[in-house]
Amino acid sequence: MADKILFYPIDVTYKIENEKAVIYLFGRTAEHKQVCVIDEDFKPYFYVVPKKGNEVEEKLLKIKVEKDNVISEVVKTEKVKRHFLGKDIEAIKVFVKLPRDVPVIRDVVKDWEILDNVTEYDIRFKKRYLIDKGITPLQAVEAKGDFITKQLRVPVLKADKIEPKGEDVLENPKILAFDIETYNPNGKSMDMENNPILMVSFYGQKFKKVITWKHFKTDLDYIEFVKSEAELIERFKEIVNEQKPDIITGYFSDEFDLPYIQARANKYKIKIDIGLDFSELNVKKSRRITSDIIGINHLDIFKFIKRIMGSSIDVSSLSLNSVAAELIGEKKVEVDLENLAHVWDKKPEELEIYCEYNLKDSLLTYKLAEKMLPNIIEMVKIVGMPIPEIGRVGFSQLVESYILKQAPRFNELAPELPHHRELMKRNTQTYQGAFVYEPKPGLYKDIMVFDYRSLYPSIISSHNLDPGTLGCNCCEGKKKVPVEGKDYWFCSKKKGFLPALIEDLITRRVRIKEIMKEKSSPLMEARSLSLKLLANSFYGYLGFPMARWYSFESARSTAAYGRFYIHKVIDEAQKAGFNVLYSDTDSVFLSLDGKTKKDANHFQEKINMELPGIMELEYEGFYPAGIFVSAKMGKFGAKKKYALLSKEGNLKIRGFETVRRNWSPIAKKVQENVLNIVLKENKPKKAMDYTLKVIDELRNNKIPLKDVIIYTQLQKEIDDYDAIGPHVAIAERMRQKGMPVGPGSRIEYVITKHGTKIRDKAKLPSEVSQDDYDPDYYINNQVIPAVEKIFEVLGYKKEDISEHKDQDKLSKFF
DNA sequence: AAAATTCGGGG
DNA sequence: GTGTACGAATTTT
Repeated sequence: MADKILFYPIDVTYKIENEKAVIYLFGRTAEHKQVCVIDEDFKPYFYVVPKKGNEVEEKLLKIKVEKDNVISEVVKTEKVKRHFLGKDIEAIKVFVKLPRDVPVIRDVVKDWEILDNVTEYDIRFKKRYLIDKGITPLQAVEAKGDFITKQLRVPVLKADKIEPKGEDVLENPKILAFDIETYNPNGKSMDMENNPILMVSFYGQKFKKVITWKHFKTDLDYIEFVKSEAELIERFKEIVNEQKPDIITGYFSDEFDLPYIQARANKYKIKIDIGLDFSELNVKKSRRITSDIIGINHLDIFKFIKRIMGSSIDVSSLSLNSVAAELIGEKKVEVDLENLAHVWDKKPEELEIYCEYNLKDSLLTYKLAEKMLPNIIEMVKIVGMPIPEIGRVGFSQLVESYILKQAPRFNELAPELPHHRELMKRNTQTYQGAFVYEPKPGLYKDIMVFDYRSLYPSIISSHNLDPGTLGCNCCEGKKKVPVEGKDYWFCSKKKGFLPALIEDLITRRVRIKEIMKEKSSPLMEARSLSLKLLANSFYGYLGFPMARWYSFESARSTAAYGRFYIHKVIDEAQKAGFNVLYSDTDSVFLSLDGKTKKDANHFQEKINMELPGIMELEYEGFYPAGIFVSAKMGKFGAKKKYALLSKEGNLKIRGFETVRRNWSPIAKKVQENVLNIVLKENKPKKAMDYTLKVIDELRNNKIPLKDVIIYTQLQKEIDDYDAIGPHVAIAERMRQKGMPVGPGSRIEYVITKHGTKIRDKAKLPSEVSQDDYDPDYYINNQVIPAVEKIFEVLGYKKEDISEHKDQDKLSKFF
């Protein structure tokens, strides 16, 4: 008797069993029980496109490659009709036995003269399965088959039939947040090899716990004591196994918590075998680290927020503290973390507060994941990527995943990923980008801002820009793209594949916006945001060298049309008598100059009447005052650097860099204080006085040495550096002195008066005394750069800060 | 201007 | 592993 279940897949993987590729779909049933559905009937394949008139199937079937006693061969071929970059073609599906045979066979045929193209050999097997079966992670799937016995942590159904079932999404996935605290006497620099994990916390819907291995008196019942770090790690595993989360989440856990746990477990030869198939936590180190668990979605909520939400939330830093404050209105427990190592060693009776801190971090992480869940789910639904990937990949890959998912619906064949040669070629291709109107530096009143709604997506859609519509025969000589010196045209008869997809995104979003006018919800907001982000990423995708559907001409033409349309607004605004202050890509800043808001709105309406298709110029806002600042060296206005004062009295500041950690504490401190005085108290003079006071103290070497120490982290072996920066020179000196230095070491140095190059002026803090540091360097290269942009906004010049040593001369500026 | 390097998040 | 992947800012040359 076969069983039938409805379930929601969470994680997909495959294994080779008995010389067969077996797909594993881990998920929850409609009854919220964990399950794994396996499918043994999916065959790997790729496509070849024969040149016209060539019969290639027989030849393909003869291929046999033997390597290391493994034989790869073609199992089956199948003629199919497909679209490919605007053409109707006949392709051949080439089936092989195992996924690993695909690249082997592809290697054999890649240079065959009788083929026009070989493609889709580079789509990962998991992805191939999801695309072909029409399965979207988290969305309902019906499977028929029999439950069988298998060595897994969950029941297994071997499917005979498997198909998506409606738009339904997994309700209430079980989220478990966790966080570790580590022994860390050296502040920011971390040493997984030598410093143990001191505590780990969990937070779930009805679950909270902190585990630590040093005993102290406490009444907090969620604290659990174990005897050693090794036991703590064992408990970590047990708890994950008991809790059975669908999603395990942490803040930067991809690159910190999970790799740390793994590194410490290695020390004790403990296997983190928490996968639902008993496989180990998989920490992969490439440029960025990823940590995955089979059957459980590991969600690094920091990465998701940074990538996907980054542009739509307004925080100065993406630390857990500020993000949580902004999104859920809660902050971390306030505690001196620098002191944890000391307390751990010397005053364990004071550890309780650190446990509370540890738990709160998990709680905040949990709440963030919960809050972001609609956004995460919507993105998963649209692009068809599983949760862990969503936050890790760039927008280009989100776009590509979406395109690949949609391809079967349009019967489109995917182009191959570019290889080395092609990639090099693409990397050299450049074209003129967006238009930026350089502002005249200064203070302005009554500013109206307009911008094009989704300028690039609407251009791609309205002008049908696509690699497959480029240079068609039917439209030759008709409508040309405004690219100087080039003869580009795109088909105006047949809708391109990518424009069709963009249009889909746009119309879906318009529909949602309509519904939202009646009644909004976090889900609607999330859906709308995902659709918008994706549509907005298409332009970047077209010009992204790694893209399958890369199209230099389409990207270039998009930018060209963009310039055309923004120039139209600028020109007409000037003709109508407005003063155009600034413009960047898709927005225009006008000062009213005696005209009224009504005039401006009228102007906007006139523009909109003349625009084609779905293009629209929108009203962004009105600002009573605003300042555009000058570029670094002065005479021209800087691009993308301005500050606006909103009607509500908030400052909207764009383009001012925030101070990074390799600045001296004094520079950070001054910038922070100046920002506070200026933004919160609105007292420029006070800020200036304060800055001048600090500069004066610097000049007289009165600022304590600890405030002029600069910290930089060494990224690689000292000898591997080509460019010797100050920190490299210092690292070298430390090595000569017999101090331990290597990648990851925190290098501290002070810039002194002696020497010419910065690297010669750098000295170890222990080698210098109060009078040695170089006031000029700290004034001109640290403090002034940290605040000059801010003061420029307020109407000061750099010279106002640096050249007037006594404060009397400054009074004239007020 | 181009090439090299670092930071961010995490303690 | 169905050859893979950060992105922006900053400093040095």
